[in-house]
Amino acid sequence: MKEIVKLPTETARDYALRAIRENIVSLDLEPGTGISENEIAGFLGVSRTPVREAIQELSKAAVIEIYPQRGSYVALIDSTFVEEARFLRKTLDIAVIEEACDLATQADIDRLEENVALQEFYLQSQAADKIYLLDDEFHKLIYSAAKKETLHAMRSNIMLHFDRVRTLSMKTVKDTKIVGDHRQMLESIKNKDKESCRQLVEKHLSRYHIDEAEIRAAYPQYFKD
Amino acid sequence: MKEIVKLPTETARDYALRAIRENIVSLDLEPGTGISENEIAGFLGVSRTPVREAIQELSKAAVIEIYPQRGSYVALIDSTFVEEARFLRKTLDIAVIEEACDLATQADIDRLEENVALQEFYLQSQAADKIYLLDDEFHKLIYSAAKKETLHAMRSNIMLHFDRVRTLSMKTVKDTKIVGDHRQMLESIKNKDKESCRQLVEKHLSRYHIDEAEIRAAYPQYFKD
DNA sequence: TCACAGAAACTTGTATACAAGCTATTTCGG
DNA sequence: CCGAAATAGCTTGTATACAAGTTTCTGTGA
Repeated sequence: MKEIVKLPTETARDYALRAIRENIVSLDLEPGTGISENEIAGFLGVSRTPVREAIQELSKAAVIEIYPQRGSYVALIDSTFVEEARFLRKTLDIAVIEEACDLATQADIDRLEENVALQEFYLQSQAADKIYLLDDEFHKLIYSAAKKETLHAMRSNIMLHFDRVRTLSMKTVKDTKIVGDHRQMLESIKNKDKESCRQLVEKHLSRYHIDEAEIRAAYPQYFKD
Repeated sequence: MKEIVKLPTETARDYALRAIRENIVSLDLEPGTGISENEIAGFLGVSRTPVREAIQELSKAAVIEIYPQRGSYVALIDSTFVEEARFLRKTLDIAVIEEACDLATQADIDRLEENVALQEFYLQSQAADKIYLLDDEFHKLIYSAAKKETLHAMRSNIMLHFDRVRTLSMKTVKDTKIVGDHRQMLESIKNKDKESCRQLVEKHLSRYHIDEAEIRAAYPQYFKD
């Protein structure tokens, strides 16, 4: 488990949640790893209570499995959840981006422009981690433009399963085309071209649909079944 | 707050979550009500810890608002959230029922048949509360047939906002047509008729789209803005 | 060496004590 | 009588103690 610095403003509970979550997505906490509330509490420098609350929440998202009186484990990557995440994106992302075509204000467009410009900048700098964060932010901005912030928060949880696969795929394949996808999506939103948006989202998703068998072969111990 | 009996199998945490949730949906805990962890813990006969964890989770779904060191309140009904819930249903429910057309097994069909039969039975008995539960179960069975159980769990949380409006609308309007809708949906699934499914879900949703202004006029103190 | 019993060391679940902060009342001074 | 400051009583946030149960190790006996 890698160290995450605690922000001065956040509560111990939010800190624990953020730290554990990032470690799971980055695979520093490997799938299948046993985790202990006491151990993590000691590592983060807080008590068991906030750590426990964070673990409870992540167990709701099914990325942590709790066996009472026996132990808790980082869930193995389950193709079922990954597929459900992909299904959600395929339906909800499309519906939301179409809504954004109707509702996006100039301020929304400006924020998206700035985000994509930064992505294009960091693409040249080879700063993959920066692009990763900007990617998340990009999709969040679209949900925000469509006035669907709550749905985005909901989406985030199940996306954890998808994000772990994304981390693995980035270790093997470096896909620079996603920034281009984002640029095209932004242009389509500006043109209020819903059909183009729909096609772009589907193409965008297909990029992550890398041969799962390949990743599974490289990291079999991370997968369920 | 009405009393909910604790099941012998469930943990104190699950009991607290279920009890508070049901009280919020039934409006026995009225929107805007101040709630205290200590008070609820005493009422339920458990300690603050499990009650606190339950409240934390409900605050994630935005049906409880927590103001640190000041107090927690049952959130007022916010049209924004209700609309997002409706939007989610309109997109996700349709996509899932179409998937169910392809994937439903005979066992899935049988379970749906039994459920709808019970709805039709209780419709004659005027047992609105039974139908309410069967309604939830019906939609859950469809998600199950489509192998999208995780998405259903996710859907449940944001549906809390929708469910409170449903409770209010049932106090004013008695809508017996929903059972007929369910019967038609089931037949369309059996016929694998996706287009019919889509139309039925949209019609089904429009039934709940009762003049919100009417409900708001009857219970203005429950609404935000 | 092997089998089994028992204790010790873990796990999570729950209860309680304490800390920090906000609110409202109460009390004292003018 | 009015106002301001102190205070008591609430809130949630966090830490810790205890309970119940599982696993693992250890020692003892055959």
